[in-house]
Amino acid sequence: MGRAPTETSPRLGNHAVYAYTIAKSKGITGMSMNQDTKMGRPKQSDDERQQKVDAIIQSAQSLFIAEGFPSVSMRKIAAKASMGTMTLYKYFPNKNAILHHIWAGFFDELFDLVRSDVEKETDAKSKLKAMCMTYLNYWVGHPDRFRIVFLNEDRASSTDEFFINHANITQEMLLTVGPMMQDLSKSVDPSSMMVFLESLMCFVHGVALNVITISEYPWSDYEKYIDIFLDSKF
Amino acid sequence: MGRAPTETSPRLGNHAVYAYTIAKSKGITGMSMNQDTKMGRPKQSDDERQQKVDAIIQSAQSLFIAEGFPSVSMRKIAAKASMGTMTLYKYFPNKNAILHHIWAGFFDELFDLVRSDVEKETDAKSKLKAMCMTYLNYWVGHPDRFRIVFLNEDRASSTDEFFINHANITQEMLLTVGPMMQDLSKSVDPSSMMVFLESLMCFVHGVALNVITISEYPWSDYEKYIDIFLDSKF
DNA sequence: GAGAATAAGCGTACGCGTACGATTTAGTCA
DNA sequence: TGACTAAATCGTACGCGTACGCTTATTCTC
Repeated sequence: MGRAPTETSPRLGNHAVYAYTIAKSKGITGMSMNQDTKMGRPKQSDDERQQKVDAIIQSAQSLFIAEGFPSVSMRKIAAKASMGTMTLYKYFPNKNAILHHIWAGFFDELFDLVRSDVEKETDAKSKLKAMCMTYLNYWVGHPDRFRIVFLNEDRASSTDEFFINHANITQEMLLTVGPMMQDLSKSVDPSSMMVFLESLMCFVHGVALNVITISEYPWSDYEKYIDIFLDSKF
Repeated sequence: MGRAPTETSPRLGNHAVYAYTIAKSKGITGMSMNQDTKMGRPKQSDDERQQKVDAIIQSAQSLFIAEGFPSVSMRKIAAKASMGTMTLYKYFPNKNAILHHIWAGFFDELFDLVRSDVEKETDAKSKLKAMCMTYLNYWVGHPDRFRIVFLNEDRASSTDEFFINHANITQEMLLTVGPMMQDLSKSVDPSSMMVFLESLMCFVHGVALNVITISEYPWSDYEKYIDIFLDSKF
């Protein structure tokens, strides 16, 4: 693969790549050149690359906003961005990598909701419950978005270079919630609180998953499920 | 749609359909005929239909076993069953309806494991924990299967006529687990135990979902999550 | 300039799920 | 028998994601 040499450190300059190129051409032509010169067409600058990346993301997002999710196809994104379809793959490893940028917006929206609802409560338990309810209401109210975000086969996400991914959002979420629980954190050590928050997060995602994807089953009001979970700790 | 009249009661005979046909031909031709005669090619018998259905499922399953999940495509199933691709759609509304029959096998396998592991334990809490661990180990050990079962867009599943679906399996699971908890059920009323089991199920699915799809995040050992949940009730 | 080298861009092709509508088949009726 | 009819079958076509490899652009060295 042509891109392989740059994948490990895309923002750290290309010395290693150039050195390799030079060594190779030395071996063939027997001539020497200094480290700053390189043969062939130079790579586009980070700015240039970023501009293209932004254009692609903007096209995807405007398509999503204007015509809904089903319209976000690689061919349509490319057409909107005035480039060949396969050019997208120069900048993103696959469709999911582009989608990440769309659903990052969902999380912004969601976290704003959560924060504002949580602020209305005073004690830790009420805050946690408010958080869970707002979070669940959002996903159950937007099941299509839940599917986009969580029910996507994105095995390749760990190999892409983009900074927004599930793990970061998980972390952001836990960090957002953590400070809400000062009164709790006084009595519990941080690491076991983290485990608690993680399990709470699993729980909330599980409720959403079940309610959304197993819609034929007569689930109880999910507030009851939350109460069961939270009553364990409070 | 041609199939619409039979969709509501596929196994209950076709009187309504025939009556409609007769009335229509009366109106046009002015002739009378008894209720048992019908024009045009007769529908295949339930047996004939079931034979085709079985052939399709067998093809899908043998493909899955022999070549793995990626080989289970409509074209390949049809080729294996020696019929045109679109003929499959006479018997199944979409690919997912065929897939249901494949992953029903996963649940058989899984429930056997769960039952045998649970039997080794004596008290309710140990049984529940064993169940959770076995269940989670299975899905985390077969993430591809988890994706097939839970991360499929099967909006149409509620319209298909097949008896195996998420809801049934959910119910089966709860009924399987219920009897394991005799000692608990003495002290708790059945309806709130159901709510507890449902929330436990959400929790377990959520752990699997998070661990499998958000694999970049450094999740703790999920045994800890289970302990947190179960410690609430015991 | 000519030519080599390399990055960027994209045309073509494959297999996918499935909508649509034409064709074939299997019966009854005159 | 042959016309009629409805069920069963499936050929064709569309848009999809994307693998592969060719074309084009931009820089170098000579």
